[in-house]
Amino acid sequence: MQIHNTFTGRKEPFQPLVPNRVTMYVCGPTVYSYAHIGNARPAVVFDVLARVLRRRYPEVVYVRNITDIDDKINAAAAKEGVDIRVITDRYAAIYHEDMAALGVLDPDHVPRVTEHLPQIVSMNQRLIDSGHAYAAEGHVLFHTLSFADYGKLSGRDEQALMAGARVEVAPYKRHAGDFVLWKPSTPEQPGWDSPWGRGRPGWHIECSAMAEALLGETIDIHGGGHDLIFPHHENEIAQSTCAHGGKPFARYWMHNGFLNVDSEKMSKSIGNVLLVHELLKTLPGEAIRLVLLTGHYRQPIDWTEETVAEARKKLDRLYGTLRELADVVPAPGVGAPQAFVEALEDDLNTPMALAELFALSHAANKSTDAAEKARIKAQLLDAGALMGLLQQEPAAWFGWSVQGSEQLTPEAIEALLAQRAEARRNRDWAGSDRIRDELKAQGVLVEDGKDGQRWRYAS
RNA sequence: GGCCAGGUGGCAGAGUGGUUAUGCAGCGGACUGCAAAUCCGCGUACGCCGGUUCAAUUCCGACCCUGGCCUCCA
Repeated sequence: MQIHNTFTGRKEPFQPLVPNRVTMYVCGPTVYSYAHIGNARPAVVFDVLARVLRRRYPEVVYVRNITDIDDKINAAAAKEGVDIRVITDRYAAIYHEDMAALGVLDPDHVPRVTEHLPQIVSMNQRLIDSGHAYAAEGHVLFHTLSFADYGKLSGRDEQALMAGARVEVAPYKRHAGDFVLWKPSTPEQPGWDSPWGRGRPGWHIECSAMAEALLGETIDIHGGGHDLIFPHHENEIAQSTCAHGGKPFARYWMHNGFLNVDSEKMSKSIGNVLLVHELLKTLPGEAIRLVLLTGHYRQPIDWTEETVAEARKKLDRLYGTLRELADVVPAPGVGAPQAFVEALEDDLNTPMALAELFALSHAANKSTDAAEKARIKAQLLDAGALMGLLQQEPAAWFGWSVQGSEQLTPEAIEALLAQRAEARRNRDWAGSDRIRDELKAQGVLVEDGKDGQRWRYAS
């Protein structure tokens, strides 16, 4: 397995610290609202990574946190006049549902910040005791000058960091680049007791504390969006390394690229934020997943009507092959082809893996040999499973329709097809074509095959 | 300004020092009552300028563009 490591800037052979056991931490969502399609990208990408790792290693421990303490959550709760727990439970549940609809399997652990306050406090205390952090005016701050490697992940030095000069300057900071580990809460704000008074954790310490609690001091893979490299992951490295007496924190850093919508960054001001929850009403989850895997995970993706339509067509093709193989029993003991696995194990090259999937589809479409078909079906299903694709019945894929749409029901379609079959028996081509046209006008495509008619909703 | 990614055929998108993925769209053919699906075939792309090399889209250098981060952000 090869992995591109952000820390070194190159592709490296992957070797877990402990043989046969891989530990992996991915930054999860802050649950103050619905997840947008960009939030879904790391969930899907690292889901594929977990699947690929599990195939090779007996034990993979995958942690993806839920951030349920945050000022945006406080704002949302205040707006609704409810406890933050109401907000975080609601959106965590929705996130879970939405990701499941995209075929994302549950990580092994989904820790919440509110469940790890003691660990956070403890880590802060250790950082203070070891001279890497200091308390001031109810805050605890990490002293970045105390960590020589600060800036190494993001490739910037103190000078460059300060050149930006957009960091908050506060009187209690010893150094402008110092960041908050703990901050005081007002009586109205959610807060937890600590040696430094009632307050809440800063924005970066939670991941360090939860990774330590669930995976230990040094983890194999740490993932997240490209934008988290600085400051979030830089700060995680500083916190964890210093809290662990200099032991390395994460051995491989992986970052997924951003997703743009119609070539623009999603933003509320442009009004182009696409929520997964909404998209799922008009698109099959699997198509959304495929859009996210069509390009390499480190490259940017542009979400457009075209890319979405193409993803659906690709799945039409693959499921079309599986539909032809409906009566074929997959050959036992046959798994994903070597080339497919190698593509995924080469830094998650999903485009190349997809090409292998199409090669299988093509071979099956051509084949007249029963044994070969059985083998290919087994390969397609197993390869699909590694990417989280092709796991539903072809009929379910082709029968998918928009919720609450005006489309004809399968029963109504079957009734019309029965009429058409009758017309065809009578060689009444005009009648047959009229029904086909009628159905097409209502978004139903009819095909005549060897085994009679079949239909699907147009996408 | 600093740091980091990119610029590939009509579109999407991999990859490679020489045999030019894959999907969609397009064109021709087979199959079909006609279609659709499928199959067969076709179109010879790698920002620009130099350099290295027998050979560069692939390596090196300059240049021009595009995007991201540097502040919460997947």
